[in-house]
Amino acid sequence: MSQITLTFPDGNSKQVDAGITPAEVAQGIAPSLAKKAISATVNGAHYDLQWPITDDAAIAINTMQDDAPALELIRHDLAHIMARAVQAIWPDVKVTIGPVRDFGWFYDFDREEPFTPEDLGEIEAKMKEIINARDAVTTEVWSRADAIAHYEKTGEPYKIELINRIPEGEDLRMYWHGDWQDLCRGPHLQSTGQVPADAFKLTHVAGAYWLGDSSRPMLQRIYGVGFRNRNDLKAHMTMLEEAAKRDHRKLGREMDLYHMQEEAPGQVFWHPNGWTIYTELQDYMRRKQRANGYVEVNTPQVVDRKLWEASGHWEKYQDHMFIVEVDEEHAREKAVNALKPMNCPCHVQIFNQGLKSYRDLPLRMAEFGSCNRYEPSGALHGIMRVRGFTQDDGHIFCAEDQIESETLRYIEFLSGIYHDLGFENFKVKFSDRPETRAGSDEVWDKAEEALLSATRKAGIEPQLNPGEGAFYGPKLEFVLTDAIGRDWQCGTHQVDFVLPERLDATYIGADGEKHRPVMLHRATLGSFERFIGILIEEHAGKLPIWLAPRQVVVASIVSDTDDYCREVVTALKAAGVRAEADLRNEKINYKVREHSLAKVPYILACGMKEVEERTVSVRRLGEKQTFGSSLEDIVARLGREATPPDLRRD
RNA sequence: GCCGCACUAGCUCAGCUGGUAGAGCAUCGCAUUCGUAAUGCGGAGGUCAGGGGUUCGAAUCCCUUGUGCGGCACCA
Repeated sequence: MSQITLTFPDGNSKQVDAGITPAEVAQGIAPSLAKKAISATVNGAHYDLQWPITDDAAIAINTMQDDAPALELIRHDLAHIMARAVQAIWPDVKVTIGPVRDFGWFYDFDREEPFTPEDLGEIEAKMKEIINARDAVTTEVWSRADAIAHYEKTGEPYKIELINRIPEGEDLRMYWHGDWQDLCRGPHLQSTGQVPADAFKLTHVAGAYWLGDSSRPMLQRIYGVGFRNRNDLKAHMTMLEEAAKRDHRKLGREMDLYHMQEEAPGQVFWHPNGWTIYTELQDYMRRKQRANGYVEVNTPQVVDRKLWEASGHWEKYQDHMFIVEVDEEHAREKAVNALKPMNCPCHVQIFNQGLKSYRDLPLRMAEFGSCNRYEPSGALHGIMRVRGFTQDDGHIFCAEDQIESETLRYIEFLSGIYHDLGFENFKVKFSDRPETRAGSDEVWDKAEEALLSATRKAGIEPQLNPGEGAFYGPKLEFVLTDAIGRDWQCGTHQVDFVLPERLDATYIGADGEKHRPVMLHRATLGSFERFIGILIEEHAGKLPIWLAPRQVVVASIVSDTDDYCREVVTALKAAGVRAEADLRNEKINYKVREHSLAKVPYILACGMKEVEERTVSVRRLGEKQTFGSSLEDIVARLGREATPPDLRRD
């Protein structure tokens, strides 16, 4: 038998027979290690202890002390154990796939009856039984024919479909957890007994399409979370509870920002408090855009279908548009219009007015464009995914050789804004050409290269989102995360070669000939609705003072201070601060509690002492300690703090 | 749109196997003038999401519509 060389993490190496398994390697080092071992890392790949090693390799034996492999294996084995438990209780249930995900795993089943919360309890109990039985986990490579024959016999059509999708020539691996078997690429633990029996929980059931395809059957997906020990599980549950407190839907009600109601699903009724945030953000964006060389425009809400047909949206998105038909009795002719779902076709109309020169490019056109999209009912989510929204939209009309510099300029613009708004960490995803697309490969090459190069020049290495670009060009997505870790695309920057063509936009080049401009679609906040939702969750409602709808409450302690409180409010307002007096006949404790819960950044309490000294007692949100300040100082200080970041002088 | 679950006072929630609706907070009134997260007492407030059915009787059981929630699919 041939020999191979294994190199260990400490740098030592050893000659062994080819085909040795990590389990045997561990046994050779120490029987105690072999017992504790859960898997191996072989040349950087995660290896099952039972897989043979055939060539020279760097090897490390993993134990439960190694975070990443331990969690992956625990969750993966839990997925199998759960599927085994389900089939033990309901033998007719068909199994499909069950990958590791986030803090746990899920497994999709095909079963007539829905799983109930009680079922989850029963499954959990069965899983604990399986874990406590400490069954060995074993594996073998099977032939395709044997695997298909096996699943035909046991009646698992989904598994057969999976096998048929695995590329010819790739090994099919079968795993046994005791007497239950599943097709799986592994790796797995040595025994079900290595899974902590008290550190997992089945969290919820949900529908999911087979293979993620909405034309295929809807399966039942059970989600679970799993950890190395009970404390980690508890910490995770606590984290979820904390996150729920940051939910913008809960805070939106508590802070009286907005409401929604049945008659206008997916549309926001902004209350004075919420609208203050909105307009403050909009004013800020308007100043930033103006300073960055944009011209602002405004375009119609209701536009004839002819324009949408020309732009191509009618064909592709008609079902997602609000259609408005005007009756003949009220109009000269029957007209079919749509509420605009986006602003770009209208912006091209403005571009097309008059003859444009290459000297006009790049032309940066911005609009706070109100759009309506008939989003599928199941997609609606608070104010983050709505049917009526306003984008901080913009289109840059430029020449092809300006794409890169305009992209870089935009990324820097966006980064500055995200920084001002408290988002230091955001993901940048780069979506390249999809399978069905418009334009030549040569043009796509150039556009993708320009976006990537600009992103890297901005010091960002984007995550690749293969094939997810729009049909008309590649895009960059700027992604923020909500309270419970769900990603939301906010900013976007897309190259478009198609729309200028379809709507016949041209400019006269230096050569005196007509040329097609390229359009860059870009939005920084995305929509005000979604961005405000994210902002609330990011700050847990404690917005930066310049965005806080109610910035200061001046609270009287006794009614003899009322006049003084009014004077303080007047002084603050004159300094540009949103201040109000709370002169109600309530105890200061009551007022502090109420305004703290309402997330007001500053409470200024005034008793007779403050009146006599012309001071205030300052309490900042989230701090127990108060401090005294002269009236003059606090007005100057709060006036400064409440200034939007782009207007600050210090 | 699809699967599942939910909908009771402005808010948060009780209401067992069907017997005719309840609490706390908020609101309103009265008293209280008080030093940094809830002062006391009293009053008012509900077609139990809408519609239909079963039943002597429905918040409770069934059907249906709507909205919301958790996923999936979608996101120009």
